Amino acid sequence: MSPTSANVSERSQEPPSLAISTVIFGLRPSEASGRPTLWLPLVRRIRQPYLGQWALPGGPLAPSESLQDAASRNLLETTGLAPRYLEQLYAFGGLHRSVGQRLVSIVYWALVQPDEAELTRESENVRWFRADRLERLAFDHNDIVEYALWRLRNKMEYGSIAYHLLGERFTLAQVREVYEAVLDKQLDPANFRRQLRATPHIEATDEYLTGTRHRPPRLYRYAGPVPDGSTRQSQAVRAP
Amino acid sequence: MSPTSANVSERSQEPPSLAISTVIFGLRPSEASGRPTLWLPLVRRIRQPYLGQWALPGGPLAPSESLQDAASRNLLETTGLAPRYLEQLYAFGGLHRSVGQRLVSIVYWALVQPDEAELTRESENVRWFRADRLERLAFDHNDIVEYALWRLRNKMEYGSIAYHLLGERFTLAQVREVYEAVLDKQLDPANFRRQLRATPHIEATDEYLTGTRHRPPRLYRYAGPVPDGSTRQSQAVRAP
DNA sequence: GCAAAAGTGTTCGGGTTACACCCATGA
DNA sequence: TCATGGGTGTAACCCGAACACTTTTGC
Repeated sequence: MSPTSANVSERSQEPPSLAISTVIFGLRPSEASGRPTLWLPLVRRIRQPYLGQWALPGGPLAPSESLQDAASRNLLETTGLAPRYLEQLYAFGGLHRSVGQRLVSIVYWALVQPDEAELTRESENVRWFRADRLERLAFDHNDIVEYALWRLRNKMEYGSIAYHLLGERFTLAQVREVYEAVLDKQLDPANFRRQLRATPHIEATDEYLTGTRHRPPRLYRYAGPVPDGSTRQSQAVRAP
Repeated sequence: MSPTSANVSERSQEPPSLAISTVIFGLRPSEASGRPTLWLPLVRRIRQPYLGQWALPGGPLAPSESLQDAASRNLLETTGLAPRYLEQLYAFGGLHRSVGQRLVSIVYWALVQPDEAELTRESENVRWFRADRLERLAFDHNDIVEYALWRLRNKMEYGSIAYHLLGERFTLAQVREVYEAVLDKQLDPANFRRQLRATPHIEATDEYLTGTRHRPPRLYRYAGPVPDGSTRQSQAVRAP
């Protein structure tokens, strides 16, 4: 008996079930241009509903863990990932986001650095996809990814967030490439570097990146805070 | 038998219960200065836990309603209020926010105009409180109100939001008073009015407010959008 | 030397801030 | 006429956009 065959009025009396999911963004070089682009890991559904379709990693909330802990644990179990940057995104609870059950999802979003992304346990059922070329996903997960992208872009126009997609050392041009990939627009290198140097928590190291066929750029380091479990502040509030 | 006497390991196996609550802000004149200040309606707990303490209006999520509908319905049932401005705030799910049960709350926040605020069914168990002088509330509701205040301030520094606290017609000085009350700082009247006039959706009417003992100020009208149920965008993203 | 990107200097213009000053009403 | 806020004008300042120019490497 498939879940959709359940009596509707009967089902509508059951309490809504609660799940925690996460949108994870990481950088990978585009196959075409080689420039960094946004990717995200998805897992294949191995049960109904949406059996066989790709979906955000997630799962139920265990009674003894916080929401953020549940997100972390589900992520680790399904993909092997343990992002340092993890924040709540939004709670989705529309009536028709799932078939056969009423489902409320509290969704988190995460950024992974290259060393973290390498920990992905890729398989037939776990794969990275380009964020801007997604097929049809399970549930309303296409909408959720779109919203997470909007949030990422919005937040990147402000704060100290791009570094959570880069490694420990980086050139200012690499940071600019991240901005250009995420915001999808060209930025003036000269002005961009001045702005970055003016922001706090960006420290110059005395190292340089060699091996390029031009003047070796200086390497920088991010020395700022990473949001912990209690960081609600970074959710913010700007008019559309 | 009180709820806290339940066996802990037994309780920890039950699924977390889900509730929807709302922080509602409205303006009332301060008793002392007469200037507008932020107030919010609270309801008294009439059952355990936290029996007798004041709490945010809220209740369970019915299986056949969306999250926002649940917020609206709970609000109407407990306080009589039906705010036009209603948005999701955050999902709170810490392990120890309630005693005797694991509770996850999806919290909304609302702004009411004076005509809406008048609909409050005040009683022994429903009352308005000054937002900046709250006593100890049930659950973690003090923290939630603080966060909602942070969001309100943050959002007000940006967008078209103050009008949702005022009536249909208002003077620019009234808008400035709202900003000053919420942000708790003085603003230059001359510059403030120029900024407002430059923002969209603010239309001058040909009416003037009379009865003051100085030059009659012009009345304005807000002609912009109000967030509907699907408005996720207004959640935004600015670094702390 | 040449190409290419790193890195610096300078100008321009729009927007915010500070503050002087005039206007229209009630009493 | 005076007090009080409404409303206008203006100069200083700040900051980002645009872009010319110098520097340092690989080839």
